[in-house]
Amino acid sequence: MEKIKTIALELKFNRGKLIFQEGDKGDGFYIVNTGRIKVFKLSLEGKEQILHIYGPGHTFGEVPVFEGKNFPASAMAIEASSIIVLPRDKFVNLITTTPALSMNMLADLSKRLRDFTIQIENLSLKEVPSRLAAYLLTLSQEQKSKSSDQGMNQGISPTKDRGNELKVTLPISKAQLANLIGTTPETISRIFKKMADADLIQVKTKDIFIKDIEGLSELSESGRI
Amino acid sequence: MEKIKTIALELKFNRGKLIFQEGDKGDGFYIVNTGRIKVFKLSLEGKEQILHIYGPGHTFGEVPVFEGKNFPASAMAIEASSIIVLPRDKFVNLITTTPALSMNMLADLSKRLRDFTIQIENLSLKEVPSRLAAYLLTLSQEQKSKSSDQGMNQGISPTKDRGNELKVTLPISKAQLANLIGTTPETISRIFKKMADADLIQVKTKDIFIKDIEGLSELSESGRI
DNA sequence: GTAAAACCTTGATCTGGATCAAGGTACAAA
DNA sequence: TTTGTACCTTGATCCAGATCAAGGTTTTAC
Repeated sequence: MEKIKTIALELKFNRGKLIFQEGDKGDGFYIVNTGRIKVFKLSLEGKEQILHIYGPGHTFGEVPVFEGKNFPASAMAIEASSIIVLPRDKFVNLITTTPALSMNMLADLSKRLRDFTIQIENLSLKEVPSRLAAYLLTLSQEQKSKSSDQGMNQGISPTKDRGNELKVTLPISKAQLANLIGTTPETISRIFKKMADADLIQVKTKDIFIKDIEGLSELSESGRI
Repeated sequence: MEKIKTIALELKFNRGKLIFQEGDKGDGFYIVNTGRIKVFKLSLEGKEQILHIYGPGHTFGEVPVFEGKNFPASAMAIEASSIIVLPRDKFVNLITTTPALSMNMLADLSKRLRDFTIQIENLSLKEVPSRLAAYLLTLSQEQKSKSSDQGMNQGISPTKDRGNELKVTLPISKAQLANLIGTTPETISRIFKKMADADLIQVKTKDIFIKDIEGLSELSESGRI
């Protein structure tokens, strides 16, 4: 990391600004410093599928660096963000002279392959209610693990309330959530309602109170609601 | 490759034999020597989604090696196959002492990420006719590039016939093709028929004659049939 | 604090493709 | 050749979720 900082470049992007676009030449390797970005694909009709949402510490845009081709997807800031960019040649140089770094990189790409594997499974083998349940569970895991190194709950850490109720806060709009799990806002809305009717959750704008984590977990694996 | 052979192990699998299963501990790194294998996920109800089909020269099963976790999917021989296995520790050793190899590995994983990106785009932004058209086009590319280093056409090389007609041969059953593009055999059958009615192709068992590569390409990008 | 803009919900309708069911084809083994 | 087995096609029906439409809520910006 220290080495990285000496050759890096910081860029700022406002909410909604494109960082790069599918087809652009891959000019380097990106790290989220602050803010949040989405990596996504657009269809000709304008439908969007989000591939990743990344926050501070995550890297992205490395595929073209190793492969020598163009970006396979686009990236956009979904809130005001500061992004660190390492120019391609400097980064390749760093990697080849630091074996530990290349092992880290291999592990990182492998993790991403695993995540894609799960995303493909979700899209093709599971129905929307299961995907949504799985997303809520993942989110509660993520927010739990972050609650230690992050001071107050600015709505980002899950907090255990009355008994074993668990609060998670959606980090993105419901419309974006729809694009992430491969459905529409209308369907998200309807399924949240069904989940609430089944006493699995309670929705209050961006805060979701998980009332039955067991039931949600069942739903994510197989069930119909 | 020479180095690899001294530490490798050859295994034989008959058609239909499992090579490893989702959740198994990743014990090493696999290379297809001869034959053909599929990497896939199964839902609880038994529905299958194929993630990759690999032939001679392809590697697979490396994700858990770098990540230290279990296989995210299963692998099965779809014809009698010979597979080379490198035990995990020996492979890691080889990688760390051979910088060029790790760069190759990074490029390989990156390519796979790109492929998954396309697969996710197909599953979520395109309809079945487009996916099928795209598959036929990919196949014709693959078979074209192989026709040079492969003698006679055993039904694996595309051959230009009368005018600009192009023949491709399905390397897998139509049922497997359905699992690969995320649909059912019935739907494959119906769409092949529609494509034939539209004079895009002509189907004769496993041989597909592409009669209108332009039209097929249009269909793969946007169209309705 | 208020207005405009973005986002969300709910209802009605539509449709791509899954599922179910019943023959038909083709290849492999004896 | 025959016959068994795996694979494929075609038709009828069904359904999850998309789309269209209209109103409601929340956030942002001045």
